[in-house]
Amino acid sequence: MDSDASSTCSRSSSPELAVDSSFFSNKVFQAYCTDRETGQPRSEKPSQNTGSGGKSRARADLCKDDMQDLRLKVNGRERKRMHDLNQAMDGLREVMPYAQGPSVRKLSKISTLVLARNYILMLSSSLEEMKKLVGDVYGASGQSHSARRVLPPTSAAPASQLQLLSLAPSLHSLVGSTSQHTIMPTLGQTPHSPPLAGYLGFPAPPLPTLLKDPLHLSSGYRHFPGMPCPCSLCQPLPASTASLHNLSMGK
DNA sequence: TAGGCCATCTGGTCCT
DNA sequence: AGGACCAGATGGCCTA
Repeated sequence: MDSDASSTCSRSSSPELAVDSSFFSNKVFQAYCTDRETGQPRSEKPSQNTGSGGKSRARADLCKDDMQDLRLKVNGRERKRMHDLNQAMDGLREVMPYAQGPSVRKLSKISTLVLARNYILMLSSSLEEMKKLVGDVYGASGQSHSARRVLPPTSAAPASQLQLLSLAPSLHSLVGSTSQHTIMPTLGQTPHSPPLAGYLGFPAPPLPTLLKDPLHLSSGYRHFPGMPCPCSLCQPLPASTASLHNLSMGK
């Protein structure tokens, strides 16, 4: 699916749930029916059932039509389950800091999961650093009873926002600001790009390393300025985010 | 053409 | 007993 070139999902990950003719034309199903007709085992793999009166035995008592109906029901449920899983995966992709759009290849499932994991780790790390910085700010201004003396208001923005803006450079340096991927939020975003950290008032953190992990992900991703890419060309790991790499998935 | 990714079917297992 | 979950098998589509 993600390998589609003409579109992001010429083969939808969540096709319409329907037991249509495609199922009945399916070779597996045809083989299934054939085997039922001949009474031969459909697979070389012997049944693990010990004949202790389980479902298999009950199914053996069913007539062919009942068996077929049951199989259709089970297949439909499994299909729906997988579609729900794919929907959840799509929902995860939507919130990931990765270029999205009709001309961008969809992240594979494994890439989505790896990216999500590392993204969470990066956010957690950023949050911790932010807490430290906030603590430092309030700690330094403790004698003056107000952070406003440290951060004189220069606009109508709330004090909290001003403090956030003042912390932005530090936060940004935490995640690395020298990457070629760094760009002002209004410059490099595609119409379908998800919001990055631009809403915080500082350049979006480079996130190409979010997918840095022992897995070798396939290349062929489209490159967008300012957008992270899981391909091998976009894997330089800023020293400030090296800790994330150290937390990579252990397999 | 090989490899990656995916959807689907299927049987087994576990849970309610 | 029925449904959810899981993993293996299979085949299709796409890209390098």
